[in-house]
Amino acid sequence: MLSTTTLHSLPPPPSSSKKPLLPPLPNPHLFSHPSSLLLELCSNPTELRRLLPAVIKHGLFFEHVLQTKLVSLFSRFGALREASLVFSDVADRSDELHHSLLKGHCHHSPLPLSLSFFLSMRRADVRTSVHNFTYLLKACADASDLPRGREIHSLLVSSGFSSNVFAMTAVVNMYAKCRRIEDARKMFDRMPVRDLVAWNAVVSGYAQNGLAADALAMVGRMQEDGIRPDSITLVSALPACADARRLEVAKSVHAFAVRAGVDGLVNVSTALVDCYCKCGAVGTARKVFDRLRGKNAVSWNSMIDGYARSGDAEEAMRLFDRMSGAGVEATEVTVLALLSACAELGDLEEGRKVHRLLLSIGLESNVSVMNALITMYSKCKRPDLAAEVFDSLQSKTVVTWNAMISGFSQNGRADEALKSFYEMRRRNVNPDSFTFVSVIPAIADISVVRRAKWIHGYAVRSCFDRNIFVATALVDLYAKCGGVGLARKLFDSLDERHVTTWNAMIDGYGTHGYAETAIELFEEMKRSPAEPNDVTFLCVLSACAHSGLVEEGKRQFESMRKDYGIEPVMDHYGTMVDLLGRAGLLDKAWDFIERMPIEPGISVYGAMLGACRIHKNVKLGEEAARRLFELEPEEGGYHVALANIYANASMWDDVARVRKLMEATGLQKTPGCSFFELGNKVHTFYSGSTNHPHSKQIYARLDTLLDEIRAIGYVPDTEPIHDVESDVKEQLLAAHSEKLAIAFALINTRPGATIQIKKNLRVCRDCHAATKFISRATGREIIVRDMQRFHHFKDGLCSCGDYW
DNA sequence: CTAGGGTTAG
Repeated sequence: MLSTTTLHSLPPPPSSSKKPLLPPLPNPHLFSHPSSLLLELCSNPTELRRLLPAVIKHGLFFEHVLQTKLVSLFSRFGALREASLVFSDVADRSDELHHSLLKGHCHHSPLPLSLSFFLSMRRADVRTSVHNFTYLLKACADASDLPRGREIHSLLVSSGFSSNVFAMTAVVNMYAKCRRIEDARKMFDRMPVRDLVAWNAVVSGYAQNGLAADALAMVGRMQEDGIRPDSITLVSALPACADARRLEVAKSVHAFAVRAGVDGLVNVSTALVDCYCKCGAVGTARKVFDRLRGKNAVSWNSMIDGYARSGDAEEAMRLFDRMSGAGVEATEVTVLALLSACAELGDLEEGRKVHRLLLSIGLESNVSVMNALITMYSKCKRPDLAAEVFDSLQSKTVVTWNAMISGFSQNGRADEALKSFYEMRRRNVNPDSFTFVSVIPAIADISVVRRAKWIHGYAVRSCFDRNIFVATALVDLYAKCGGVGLARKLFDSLDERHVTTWNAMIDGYGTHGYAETAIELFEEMKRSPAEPNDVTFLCVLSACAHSGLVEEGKRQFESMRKDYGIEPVMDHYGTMVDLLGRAGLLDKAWDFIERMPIEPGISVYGAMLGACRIHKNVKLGEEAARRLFELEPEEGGYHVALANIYANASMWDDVARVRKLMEATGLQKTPGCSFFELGNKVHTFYSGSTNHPHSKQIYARLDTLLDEIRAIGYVPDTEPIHDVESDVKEQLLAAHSEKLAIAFALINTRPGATIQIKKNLRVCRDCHAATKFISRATGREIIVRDMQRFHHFKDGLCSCGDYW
């Protein structure tokens, strides 16, 4: 009372303001009426707070109906602090008052608070209503809190509500939301009566737990039970159709919706749009979308995302413009869809536009969006920009770290991927299965066995080693680190194998030159539940190419389309050209290129150029190089390869011409370098470099080593070098990075130990010959992984049979 | 206090 008087004596507000600061005190009549009309008219907690003094002034605060109304209204607005304050001021609290506050807590307070209030109610002997349970169960479902959900469930049973259809539907829903669909189903089966809503709960439960087939089966069962699906049934079932890519089912749901007259509802149509998109029928989705009146943000997002996923990023962007034009505001889902479109296309320009857009609508602290932004920049081959975003984020989740690690991995920045991984652990962020899948390829890229074993052990300790994605990455890792036998052991130990698992193992054998084993495994795969895909055939073909199995390769290429209906793409053609070309069938390879049904790309001409270099064919080499210069003008490697072809043919003028061209256009040859892991450190050797701290000893060991192998027949292969004296040629060859790495490895490992080297380019002919002699002279097994494959040198021979 | 089921993302 005092406070309102004070407020009335305040100076009047500025004349521009038409509204008085507070309305005059209302007629007490409006409060005393049981409906408490004036309170009901409030639309926010502030208005309600302003009325409080009036309620008190008119002495109505202790009116029971009013108290309950206040608690319920403060609760509705989420102002639980005020609701609780009013509640605690009430002397004689009715059951209704308790129920009202419990409802408020269930909708707005953290679950533990709601539950403890409920328990206090029971201690105060408040009569428990079945509604209390439905509210509490909903709160457990929303929080995905299984332990508390179970607790409520058991209280519900002991309170005698276990046959109540409302309560039991809420129980079913709670278990489904807590990802315990089997328990949900058990409870559903026990219900004595199941109405439409109960059926809908179990349908959506299956759908949301990824059990699409069960969800759809339940829609059938409810109809057999005489319950007709409603729009909510359809909206729950459609995501299941989408999940299972069941286009035919989607169409029948659509027809049902039309017959039931619910196809005009925005949520039904939107679910149809999404479902058609996911089933690959983007055109049909668009028709539904265009007919839809009153599109909301979800409708637009579904359609935009549909285009983004089908690879039509341009249409996704166009549609987004129309969405803005229609006055519908972009949401985080819009931005996520647009970012994934840009990532898919590698379209940096559009990606930057979306970046600006998301800043303009204030999504810069939305973690999901920022993670997608990191992925977008990574996919656009800009890990630097991704890292900029990453560094600017104050709050990072494990997904953020994964996105960054994966971004580095996929852009060949293995060192940074590993560094991020270490940093993540330093900050006590727990890795998940995605983290392992992101970091393992980086380790495979560096090819260091010690770290391979370390990450494997780490995965075992974190219990992710049986995760099929992690396990597949580990199989690939061991194969790439030279341990194809270890890879097979791991492969055999798995009880689940995806297509990719088989592919990794087949490819492992292929790159190690064990084509026959690769084919055998492929045959075994055909007998397994796994279906070979386009990548499987790529691995099989490349295994054939590495081992010179020309006829087998041709046969597999035919079988791919004939028996499996897989249309070859560019890389398959490239591998076929590689297969024919390496085998010296250059004319056949060229013929193959000319008969290709699609325009030949980089991988095709690249394979051709490589084959021409091996088999010294100037004419076709020039032709392939010419096409490559057009297709990828900024790549220097093709010029180097062409120069090598000319050098092999002693066409020195042409060598000089290509070199001049390279200088003029600023193209550079990638410097050759080799890696050797010693202890925890990876040592890098560049050709001719003396930068290594132990350079002197390395060159000294190399000198004696060359003497040793010359004594058993090594002759330096100086053919490709021409413009220097012959002793200088030999020096240049001797300082090739691979030889430096081997010399260093010989010094630093115990006699008889296997040496493993990784090289960034292909092994050169002279190094290949020299390494064979070194393996014999020193009695060492030497494993070299180059860009293309593995070479196992032992007793003067190489596993590639000099075919590479 | 008058209940329980529903559409887009990674």
